[in-house]
Amino acid sequence: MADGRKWVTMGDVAARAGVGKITVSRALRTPSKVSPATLRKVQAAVDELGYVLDETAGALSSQRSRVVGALVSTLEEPVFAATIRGLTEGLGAGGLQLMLATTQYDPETEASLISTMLGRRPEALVLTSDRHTPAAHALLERAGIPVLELWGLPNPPVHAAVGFFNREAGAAITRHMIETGRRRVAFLGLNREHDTRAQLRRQGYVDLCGQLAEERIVAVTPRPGVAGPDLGAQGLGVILQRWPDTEAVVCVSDMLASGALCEAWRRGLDVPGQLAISGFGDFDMASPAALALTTVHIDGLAIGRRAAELILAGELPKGLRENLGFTVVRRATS
Amino acid sequence: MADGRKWVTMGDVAARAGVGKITVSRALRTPSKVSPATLRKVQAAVDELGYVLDETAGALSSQRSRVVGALVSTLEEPVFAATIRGLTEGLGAGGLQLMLATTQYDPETEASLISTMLGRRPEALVLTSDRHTPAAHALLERAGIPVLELWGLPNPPVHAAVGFFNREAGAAITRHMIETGRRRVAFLGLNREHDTRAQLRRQGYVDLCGQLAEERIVAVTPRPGVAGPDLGAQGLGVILQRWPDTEAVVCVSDMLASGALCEAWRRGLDVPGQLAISGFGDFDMASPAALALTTVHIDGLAIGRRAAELILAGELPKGLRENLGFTVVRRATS
DNA sequence: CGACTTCATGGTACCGATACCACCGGGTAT
DNA sequence: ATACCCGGTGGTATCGGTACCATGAAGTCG
Repeated sequence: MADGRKWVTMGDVAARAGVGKITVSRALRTPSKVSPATLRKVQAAVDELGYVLDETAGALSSQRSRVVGALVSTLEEPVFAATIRGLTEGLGAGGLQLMLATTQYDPETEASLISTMLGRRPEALVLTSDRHTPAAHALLERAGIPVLELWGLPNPPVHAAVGFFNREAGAAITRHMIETGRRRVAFLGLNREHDTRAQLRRQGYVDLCGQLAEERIVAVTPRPGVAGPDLGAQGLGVILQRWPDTEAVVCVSDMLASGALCEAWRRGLDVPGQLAISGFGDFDMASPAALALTTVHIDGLAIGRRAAELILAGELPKGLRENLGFTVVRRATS
Repeated sequence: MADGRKWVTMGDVAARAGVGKITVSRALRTPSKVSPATLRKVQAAVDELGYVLDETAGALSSQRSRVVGALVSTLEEPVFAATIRGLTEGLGAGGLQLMLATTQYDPETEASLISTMLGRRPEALVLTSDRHTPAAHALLERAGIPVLELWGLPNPPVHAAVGFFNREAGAAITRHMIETGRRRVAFLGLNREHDTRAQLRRQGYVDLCGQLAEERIVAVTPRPGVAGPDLGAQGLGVILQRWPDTEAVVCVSDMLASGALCEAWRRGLDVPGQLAISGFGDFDMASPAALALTTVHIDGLAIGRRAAELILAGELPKGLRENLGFTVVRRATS
């Protein structure tokens, strides 16, 4: 505080309530171990003094920080928002707090953040990327805490993973285009060096290229951090210029697909008659009420919840890979 | 760690490097106070052992947590994403880490999170809401740390605020509709009880109703947490049913506006000839490359950066309200 | 009725870092 | 030469809780 006042301590509360500080600790952490009368006294003292338990001290002495670290690639695109909510809610129920940071899809940033996170001695770490620097890898190994990689199923995972197969998903949405009669199918990807998930989805497309007229891949380069709809519009332009007879565009993300879709409209193309477009992620704007975008639905909330469950259960088996799958959702653009 | 291993401590590093632990502390925190030779020895030991400084212990003994708490209303709508990035980057440069949590627009949740946050003894607190429970208010007052409210300019703020006048913004976008010749202007709002910002924007609309044919307000009710485009579509339906001759719809958020816009297209309405639509926030999808939505642009990044600056400067003057303004952006929907 | 258990509570050591002060050696000022 | 300063280093106390063990009172059982 500005004027030299200090935080109230447990000792102050104990004195006020006329009990030992250990009793205050118990009253706040395990109320069942304290008699109702004492509990009332302590509660009163806590309220009067506006005391808030100091977790930094608690963490030190109990060697349990009650914190779980989470490193997500981005918050700007709300891909991971539902997952974060699932994690927060799940962990909160178990008395754990989520500490969040963003890596901007950069392994160096991730490495430095892992180190920062470990400084808070978290009880587990959650990552939404699967490409780590060797240094980061070493830190994770040595930390000896559960590490969960989400939204993908790397083989092998650093420790354990909850997600789905991006390659399968990329193949599935491409197959959907083929099954609905398209043969000249293009893929609109992203030059984001370390986004291995996106690369796997592209690989899924490539896997099916044998059934296509031709391999048609265009990748746009995002400005640091954000891959917005403008890139989708731009990418569609490139595709149509290079292959004017394209019948379908599989986009690596909903954001790109939205941009491409709007651009197609602007050009007066008939979607889906003339050109089909698909996205990935099933974000809000893809809903039938908005763009009605054909896309791959990922249950981000479930991923977050399951991750929280696994962390709370303790004893996370090394090498575990839990596949929560995905769903191809056909809407108005295919 | 699973097999009983413990975290490496500063003592281990000191022993390894053949120095006292205080020297290790200095080598890591203030390298300039240690001789180059010693520094190298310590660095080597740190690397060999994979040591990461324990901030929980550091926080306790130095009484400085190097953490700033941030409570945002939502992550699902990426409104605050840029602000968070600005905060993270700005604070990071000053050696502070952001601890993030979401309130879901609920003051009770906020109150409980404030308490949780204070448990980590943050050096400052950032809030994106300005409606707090009395208990939360008392906690904030007593905490004696800087408290910054963002995205609004409450009068008086709990401590200080960085943002803009939502009421002015609501009035400005309504005025834009009037200036472009519309008189039968409706407002599409949100029944989100504690979202005072949204209510102020609506108030801005009401302020100008004298110049309008009629006050036309419809509010839709979000499912917990998320106000998606489906609500916008639904809301437009209600408006057009009640007042079929409506010429413009001012929406309280981009998300609603997007839904309304898509619904208008589906109904075959000419936008903006027959019906103008505006949003609020200028999110990605509002860009010219995507929906080209007329909206109010808020520089969330600047808000975050400025907040970080103020926190790092220390000595945050009580009652400060910094107005970073907004911009009405006319695009293709008005 | 005595031994044993359970419950509520307190004392003391300790978690892993940093603050504070002390110390040492060598250079500079007087 | 003595006094003083200063960069580099270490010892010890301390931050605010919790673990662990001990204590005393009340209840249980044969």
